[in-house]
Amino acid sequence: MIVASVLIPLPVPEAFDYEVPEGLDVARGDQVAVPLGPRLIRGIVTEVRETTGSNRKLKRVDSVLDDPRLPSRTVDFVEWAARWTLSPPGEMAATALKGLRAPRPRPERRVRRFGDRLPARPTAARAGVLEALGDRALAAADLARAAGASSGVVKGLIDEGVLEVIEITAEAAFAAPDPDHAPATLNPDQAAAADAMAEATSRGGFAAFLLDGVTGSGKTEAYLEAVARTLRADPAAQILILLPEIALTQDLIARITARFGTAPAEWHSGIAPPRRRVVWEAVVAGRCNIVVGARSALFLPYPNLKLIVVDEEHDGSFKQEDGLVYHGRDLAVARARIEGGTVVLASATPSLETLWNAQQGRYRWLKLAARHGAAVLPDIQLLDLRQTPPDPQTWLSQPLREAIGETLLKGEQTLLFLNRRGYAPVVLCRACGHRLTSPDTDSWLVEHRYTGRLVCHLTGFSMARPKHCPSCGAEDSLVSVGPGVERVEEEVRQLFPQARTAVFSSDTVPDARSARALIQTMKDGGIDILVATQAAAKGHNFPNLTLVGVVDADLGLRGGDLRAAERTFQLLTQATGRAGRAERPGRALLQTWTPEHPVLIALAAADRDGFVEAEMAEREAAALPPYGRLAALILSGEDAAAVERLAQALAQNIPNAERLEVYGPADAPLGLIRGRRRKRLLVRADRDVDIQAFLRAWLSRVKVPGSVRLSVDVDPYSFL
DNA sequence: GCCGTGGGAGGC
DNA sequence: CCTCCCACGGCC
Repeated sequence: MIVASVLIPLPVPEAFDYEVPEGLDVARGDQVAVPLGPRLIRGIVTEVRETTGSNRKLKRVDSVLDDPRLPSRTVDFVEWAARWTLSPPGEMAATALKGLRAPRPRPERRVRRFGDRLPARPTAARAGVLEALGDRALAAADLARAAGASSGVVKGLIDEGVLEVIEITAEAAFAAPDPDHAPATLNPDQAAAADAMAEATSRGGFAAFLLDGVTGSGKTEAYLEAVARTLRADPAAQILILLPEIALTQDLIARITARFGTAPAEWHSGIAPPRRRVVWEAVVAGRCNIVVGARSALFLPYPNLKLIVVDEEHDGSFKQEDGLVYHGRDLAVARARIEGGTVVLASATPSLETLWNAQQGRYRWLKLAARHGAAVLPDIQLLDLRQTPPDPQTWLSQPLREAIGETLLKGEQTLLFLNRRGYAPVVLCRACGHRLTSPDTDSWLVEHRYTGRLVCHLTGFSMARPKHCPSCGAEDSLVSVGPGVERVEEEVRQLFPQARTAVFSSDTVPDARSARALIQTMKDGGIDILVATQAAAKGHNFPNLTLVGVVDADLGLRGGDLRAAERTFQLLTQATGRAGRAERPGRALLQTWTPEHPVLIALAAADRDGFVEAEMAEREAAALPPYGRLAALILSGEDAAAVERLAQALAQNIPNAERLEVYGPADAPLGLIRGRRRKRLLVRADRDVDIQAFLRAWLSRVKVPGSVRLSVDVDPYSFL
């Protein structure tokens, strides 16, 4: 009997076995319809084997679906990713099929000349239409517009058989990129880096690189050159470029289009489903060479993936927290290993994990030291707020205000950086001291003046600002405490009423299109002072920006989570790196109450090595990543007693393990979200401990009731 | 994800 | 004593 193992898009821990009926041709990667209970369901075949029988009565595979077979290595990757993250493999497999669900887009209709037929009644309008068309094929509406005629004229020509309607299928839309279209001139560092990367892709086999260079050192040109050489050596090669945020994709797509003469495929949550289907089918058929996307693009079924670039690899957005929990950068390295391909991690401020791998020699370390063009790193100064505190209820100190004024006078731009959305992070009652919180959630309500509402950033709950304190009933007693970007902008407008100001945060810039528009306005000089959250800290080049003010450089250093110092260093380096990228030198002013903090001292000295050395020593002393590994179990549920029981059961059933400790259970830092009680257990292990095997053994010892959700986070980033 | 089952509570 | 509802676990 022939048996097929089939992954099913359900939270079950393993593939299900089915008998393959006589005469049905089934192979690994095939998409099949299989019976599950009373219905038929789509599955992916992982294995086909000959057996003498089974101790279980197997159902039979219904049919092989008329959808493309997944490449075997894509199935390898899905299975590996499921084991690594302790996720149900069928759910991982389902992410590799996203894009197949949608209907195919309707083919685009265009008109063109039908042979050399001429109109029976040649009017001026008709002649104009034929003239405008030439021998091209255009959409009827575009043609009418181009000819300045009404669409009726075009229709008349179609009816008469002078023009014919043809259908352009979307499959034709992926033109082959031309590696020689518009090569960039590289400096010696870039050329050496491109050589090393291209040599690895053409030799084949797994290779990993850290492409390490300050903002503006030309990382993108270097890796695009490696892409070009990879394509020259193998025109069928596929290349994936991962970005942390979809707001960054347009810029890169424009550069790739300019470099290779054709646009790459784009893949992220903002792409309409019919388009996704087109991209998915082009990728699996090998008709699409370059994909630019967010982390989910890792799960596309590439048959010939030669190179993966993870740009801004340090960025926390690569970690997916909801649904399947995985880190896009780590999975990119794994995918490259499985594909026998090359992975390039690019950053101006690499993560400590990646730096450690480079120091150990696991990744080859490509350094781009020389800065492209005349730009220089900004001059960074700490402003000690103990010496020059801002006035009460204001947030900009005298030296920062003066610097903004000077920058305005010179006709140059300022970026004020504060990683806090809204107007004020806390609202409290002057009469009774009550702080307004979100219902059933341990989170302060944030005041937003633009919308006039109090908003919970965790659950999305919002309410109008009440007139009476909800706790003591006092009238008009609520005060806004602390600054958000809206409040800083208000202060800036009072100080510089003539300046053009704008706020860049996820509230004012809700989607990629408005982000592009605001960034373009900034680039064009239409904004003098931009007040921004971290949304603007990444990857944009503002040529006339010469001053970056960090309103609260201490913000990320509080709260004691593992990566707080690292994140602050990265964020501030990225933010200050915005200043002075073109000919004009920039400067950065950081307001702080703790100018003696090692992170800020290293930052002011632009001393990345000093920071890394200090932080690595701390991590090593505590045996924390990258010197050890972490995993978190988060239990949550509305039934607090059930959550507590499961937490106790877990605590009492910890398997014996060497060089591994379990901490907790403790209330998670946000112990209550939307009425769900949350508990956390944290596992720390030495690097060589198989933490996944430990977790599997542990979880098999307890029964998780349906009322409690248990989520496993291997290598956690957020400690909320 | 969906469906069947089984236990508990409440109705007659 | 019966029925309805919801929670849980199996589905190959």
